Amino acid sequence: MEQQALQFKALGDLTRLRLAALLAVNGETCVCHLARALGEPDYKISRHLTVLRSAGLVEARRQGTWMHYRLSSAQSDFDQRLREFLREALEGLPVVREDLERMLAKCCEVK
Amino acid sequence: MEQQALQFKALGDLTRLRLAALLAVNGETCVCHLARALGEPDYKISRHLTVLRSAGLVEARRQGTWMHYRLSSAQSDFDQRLREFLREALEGLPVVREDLERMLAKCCEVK
DNA sequence: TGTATTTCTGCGCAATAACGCAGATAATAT
DNA sequence: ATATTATCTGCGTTATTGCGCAGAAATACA
Repeated sequence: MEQQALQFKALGDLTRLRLAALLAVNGETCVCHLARALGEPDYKISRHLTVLRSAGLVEARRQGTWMHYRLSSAQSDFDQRLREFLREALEGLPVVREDLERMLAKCCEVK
Repeated sequence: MEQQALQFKALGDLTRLRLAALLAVNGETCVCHLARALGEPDYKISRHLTVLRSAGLVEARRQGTWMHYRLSSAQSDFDQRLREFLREALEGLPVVREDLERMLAKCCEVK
């Protein structure tokens, strides 16, 4: 049960909860998009993603210079339920919708 | 969304998660039974229950010298889903079953 | 090689959290 | 009033956490 407490703890920070929500709703996303969505510096996002990864909630894939993060696949009944809960309970929250909008806007922006 | 992060944070501690699980599965329970179930001193249980209460997860009712705690009623869609998740995802965990057994055993013990 | 981009990390600081002990508070009964 | 049981709280200590800054890795490409 220590593992489950760790996962709750990892989600018990606003920045990390927003990140988890974005990944749950949007699927695999790279660090720079997450950073722009939240309006936070990349090193902060990176650190928080490390915490989520240590808790077994997300996993990463490198593609060139980019790191793409996604919710990791469920390893247990608890994991499965948690992922469903994250998607269903968080996608309607205003903050999440705003983060998502900000991310998509930046995505289609000409540099 | 700060509120939701607070709730995750409150559950992100093994002692508090065990308490929440007991309350989710067993319903209203007094502090001394919770303390015996977890094998922890009452002041520790009391402090952790205060944290759960600040996060809006539990509420208390006094009956004589006893304080009975229970999961508080859901105030939002998020709350509703969280309570379902707690009950369904935690009741099968070995630690929770052991805590529950220890609590029931003590309950029927002659002093 | 050198340069640009993305992502990560070492460090120090400030704030927070968990703990145990001892004592306080609340309700009940004698 | 005193005693008893249940619960909570103030305090000091130690451990953990989150942050920003600066710079380090890793990758791509001229």
